[in-house]
Amino acid sequence: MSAAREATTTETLTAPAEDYLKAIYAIGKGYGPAATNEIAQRLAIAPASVSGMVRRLADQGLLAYERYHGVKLTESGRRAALRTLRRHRVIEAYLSQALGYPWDRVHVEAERLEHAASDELVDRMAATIGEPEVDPHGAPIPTRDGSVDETEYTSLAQLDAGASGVVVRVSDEDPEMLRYLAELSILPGKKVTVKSRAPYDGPITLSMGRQELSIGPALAANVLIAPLADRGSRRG
Amino acid sequence: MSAAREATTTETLTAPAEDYLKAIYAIGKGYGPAATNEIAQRLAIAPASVSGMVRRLADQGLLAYERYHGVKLTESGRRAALRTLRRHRVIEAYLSQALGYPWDRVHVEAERLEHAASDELVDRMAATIGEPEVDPHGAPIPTRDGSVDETEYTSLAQLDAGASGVVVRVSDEDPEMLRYLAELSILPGKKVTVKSRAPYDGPITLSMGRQELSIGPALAANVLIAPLADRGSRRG
DNA sequence: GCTAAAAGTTAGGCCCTACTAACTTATTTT
DNA sequence: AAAATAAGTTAGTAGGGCCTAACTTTTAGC
Repeated sequence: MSAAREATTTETLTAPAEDYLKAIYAIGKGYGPAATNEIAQRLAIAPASVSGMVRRLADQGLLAYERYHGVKLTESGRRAALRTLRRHRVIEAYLSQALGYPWDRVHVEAERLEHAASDELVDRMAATIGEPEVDPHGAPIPTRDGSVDETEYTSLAQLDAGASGVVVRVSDEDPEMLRYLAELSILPGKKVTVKSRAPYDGPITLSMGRQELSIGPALAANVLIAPLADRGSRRG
Repeated sequence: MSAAREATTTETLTAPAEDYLKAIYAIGKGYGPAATNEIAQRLAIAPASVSGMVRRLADQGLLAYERYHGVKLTESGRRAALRTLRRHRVIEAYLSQALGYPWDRVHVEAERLEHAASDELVDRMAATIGEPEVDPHGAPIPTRDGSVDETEYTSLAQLDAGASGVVVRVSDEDPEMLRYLAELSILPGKKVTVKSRAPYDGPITLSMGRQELSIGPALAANVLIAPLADRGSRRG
């Protein structure tokens, strides 16, 4: 008896549990497996701590877990992760649009609020700012019923010289990076063209409108692009 | 050595700790002592649990605690309580004014958000709705620097027949009661006159504008009044 | 295929916050 | 003032969530 019971709909998750699910979702892009070490690193905790928590989450039917072989979200775990992700991103969008919250700090604030805000509040926030489809960094907002745009975009670091595209998303966790990107005006919606790429991880030169600038590959890797099919293409 | 150290400014309180401080503040009206049993009842936990927590809070310099003789807030505990109270009430006001959140549910939502929202967010909320001085139930909002209006008002249950006053505040925790008060239109700002009081805890008949209604003493006790000096007076 | 390194796990602590049961102190009643 | 009651405390337990240290399993290199 006592196979892992399926999580009941009203099962309330703790804040750390929600964080684990989010991390696992992010690592596996919704479906793939996540390694213990990766989860630990993402949550900045010791790998040993992950083992215990992962077991508890598996007992709740949120994870499929095989000792020594990482975890995957179950359907119910995926739903829970998307619920948290929706909260997070709606809150980010709301803070930014309704309260003028600076875009490099919405992430941290949302990180705490996502565990406290009710679905009703989140829905009201979303309604108030016109049901946004992406958060301030361009990340897609899951819908109430748990579907998300799972398009995978190319990073700026992977574009060949000559290629053009529109910035769709930037990574949201590093405030300093966000301030720098804003300074350079590399923001979701902006059109960029790769002018040249220096070899050996050298700088990437971009043109944006009449402006020309060059950035390092580490930064470029954090900028996702929807390619415009004019010349350049993706690169392995 | 090791007398209770004063709480450092940046000491981060857990959510339960903030709840204890709020409860103790409410019981002692900021300064008075609070009994273990009262704290326990207010937080809906066992009295035995309070002893342990109260000791920890005292160790942090937030409470003055003498075994078997209840607790009082220290100055630093009072500041912490007021900080949480400010968050709570600003959030309530914001939810109500900016998001059209129903007034019988703002309390519950704020109860969770108050532990997660940053000071910056709370200040932005307050600024956005014009620095309100009271929450939707009429409770005064502490200022950033920790001062509050501590006026004590008379409850409607204590007014004699003939007395008039303005509703300044209603108790905020019982959603059903709030819905009923709204239905009767007994809301902060409304003028009321006590027409008559039936003896033996009987109903109290009020007139409000051209409307006349009668309520029980339990409800009346939850409505605070700023008396208008025309005829009636307070009553023991 | 064996060994070394990497990845993951259990064991044993610790803190927080709650619980029940049993005991102590304070207060009230007679 | 003694006895009864109320209020408050300690003792022992539990679960969540984290840690370090030590051990096991898997993987990768030779």
